[in-house]
Amino acid sequence: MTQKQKLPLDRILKGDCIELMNSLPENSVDMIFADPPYNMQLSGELRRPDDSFVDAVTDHWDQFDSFEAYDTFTRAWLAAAKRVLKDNGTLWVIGSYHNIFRVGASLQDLGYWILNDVIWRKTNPMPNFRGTRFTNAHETLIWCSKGPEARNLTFNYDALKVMNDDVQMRSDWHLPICSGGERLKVEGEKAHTTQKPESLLYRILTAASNPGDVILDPFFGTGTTGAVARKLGRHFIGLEREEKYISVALERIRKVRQLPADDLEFTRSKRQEPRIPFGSVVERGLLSAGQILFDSRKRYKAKVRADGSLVASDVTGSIHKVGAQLQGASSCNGWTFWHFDAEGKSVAIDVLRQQVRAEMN
Amino acid sequence: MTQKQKLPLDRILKGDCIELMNSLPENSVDMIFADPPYNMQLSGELRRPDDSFVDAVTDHWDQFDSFEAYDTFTRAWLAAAKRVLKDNGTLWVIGSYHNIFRVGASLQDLGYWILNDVIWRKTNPMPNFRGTRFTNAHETLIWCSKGPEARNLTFNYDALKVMNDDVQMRSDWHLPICSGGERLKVEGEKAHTTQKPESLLYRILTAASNPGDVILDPFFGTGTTGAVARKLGRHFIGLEREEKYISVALERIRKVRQLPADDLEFTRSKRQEPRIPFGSVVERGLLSAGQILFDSRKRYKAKVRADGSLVASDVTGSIHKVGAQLQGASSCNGWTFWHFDAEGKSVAIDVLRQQVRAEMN
DNA sequence: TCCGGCATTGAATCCGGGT
DNA sequence: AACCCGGATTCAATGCCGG
Repeated sequence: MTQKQKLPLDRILKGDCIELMNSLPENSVDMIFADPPYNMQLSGELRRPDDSFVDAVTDHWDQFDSFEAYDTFTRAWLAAAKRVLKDNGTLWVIGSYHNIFRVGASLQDLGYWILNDVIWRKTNPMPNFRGTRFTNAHETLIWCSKGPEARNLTFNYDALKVMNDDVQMRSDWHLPICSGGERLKVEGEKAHTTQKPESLLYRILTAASNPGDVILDPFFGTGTTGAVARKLGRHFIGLEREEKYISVALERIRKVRQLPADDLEFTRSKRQEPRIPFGSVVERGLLSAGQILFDSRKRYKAKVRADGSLVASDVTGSIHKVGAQLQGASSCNGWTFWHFDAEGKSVAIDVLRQQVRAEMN
Repeated sequence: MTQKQKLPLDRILKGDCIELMNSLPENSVDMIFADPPYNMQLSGELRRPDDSFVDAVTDHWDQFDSFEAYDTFTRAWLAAAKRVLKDNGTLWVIGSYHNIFRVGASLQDLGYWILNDVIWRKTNPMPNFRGTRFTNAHETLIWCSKGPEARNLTFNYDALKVMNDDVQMRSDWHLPICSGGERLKVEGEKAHTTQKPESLLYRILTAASNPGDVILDPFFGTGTTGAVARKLGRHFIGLEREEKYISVALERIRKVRQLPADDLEFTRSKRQEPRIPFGSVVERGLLSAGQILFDSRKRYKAKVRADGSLVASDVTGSIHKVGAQLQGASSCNGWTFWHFDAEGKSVAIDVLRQQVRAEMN
């Protein structure tokens, strides 16, 4: 039984998220999305980690107490989340100015490493009715890894670039709030006060997870994370205390159909493709020893040797190293730098690599 | 000698900002803008895809040994800032994800009250050259008062609305970075690695200060705050440790001309306009006692009394209170709720208030 | 004088696998 | 753990130069 099979995949667990996370195996989930309580000032109430109420705030000490209580709660769930997250996994947290600064500082204190803060710009925020502030038109997300040394994080850079008209995706996202038919209702009332739009989760899961990955949401609510995960062919684990949210979420997710596998395919990065040594191009006879290569502007040239190294005037080495040295650059991608003559046309040797890759499939 | 006259207006003080702030009189400045070190933690060098070198911020003043050291520094200057700030003054801090969460949490711990977080969306940010993150395309500003009880804060709501094509100004601002002719140079090199654009300060000062106000900047650098303050007819006090920045700032500000007073007149927020009691409308004869007022749909009516109160069936009180009680609402803006008959047409009494205001100028 | 092309630059926590 | 090395990776604005 693999680690993944031990997980309660695609289920909602009822209870306290800290206890539930501690009951899951460590280093087991690929990504966490968390939409924790935003804090007291708005709701007028704050619960301690043991679920007791903090008394009304009437003086400075009480106020300090309540921030402290919120911090204690925050650090507890962040620590539990770090334990269940894989070493190459990432965590997303969303919040507003009421709580996000405390969450961010706690993250850093616990050793998490911030990768980006992302701004969700609302296309249709609620105006400031009294004209005393700027329209509160955004919320903040923090995206982080388990530490500065974490490697092999999932970030589908090229998929997002394509989504964004072939320009690198920025840290500010312009998306509508959850309303209309998407907004879940129970007897005419909204089922959850802070339901997030599916478009937001769609972008997060596309960016930072792959099909088949396990996504944990410790504040599951009415299950936006689960619905989008299912649609995108990811597994989810939802943690939620309130039965009323769980029942709505179950019903909601039941209706979701996973997109056809074909449609789940996305633009992969070159980094993920198998490495082809230049030597194998020579080995297979796609280029022969003695052949002359040159750069696109024909300023430099070099000769191919039998072992797949190049020789230029006074330099010898790999296609990359020779390219770099000739240009006086610190590095060089030899595959795109060097060209050969094919029926009068200058062609980058990268096409030969693609040929080898094609033969390997 | 007034408190304001005791201040070193329109000057730059050289030295440690905490000591200097402690030497200023308490409750004396109207607004503070702070651009503290971000405590960026860089490792190694970064090159663009074209192999050119990225000249990053490696200044000694941005280096701290630990988060704890940074927090200690942050709390110290925030506490000193709170002392010199007037009780109705506000503080702005700018930062990136490296430091802003720590700053925000410290602010809250010290009793500051966050009014908004504002996102500066850069039109032309530096891209992520390695394709490993989202473009870091924004910075975060926190705007806060000295506490939740602070009153009479300066917020020029209508000026910003006009600036924003008559739509309420949002919490996300789209502005270019400082470049081109605006970027200060010394012998061809940038004078300061983190010079902020004047447009950013322009908007901040327009929003949260008035002509004649005193603006303190404890991390003055090359003086963007001072230059914009002077242009907009505000006073500045700059604190700066490094002589090399001070000399550049002095020269820069010397060249700035204040805008003509006429151009400084902006649409003043209604909130700040002199309050007009309904009684003065009666007093001036714009309405006379005994006159009948009604709401736009003529469901309710009330009679004006000599003292400016209204009488309805069984309610007596201000135009606001009577309007609210008749509707069974908790509040009501009497100025727009109540109408009178002017030559057969129904007109809101607010036009009378505007008439009074016009006469007062 | 204008236009097109090329170079420069900006608060950056910017790779991964193998030896 | 430190080093080595293959090879993947950029957007908007400004300014300079040549035609």
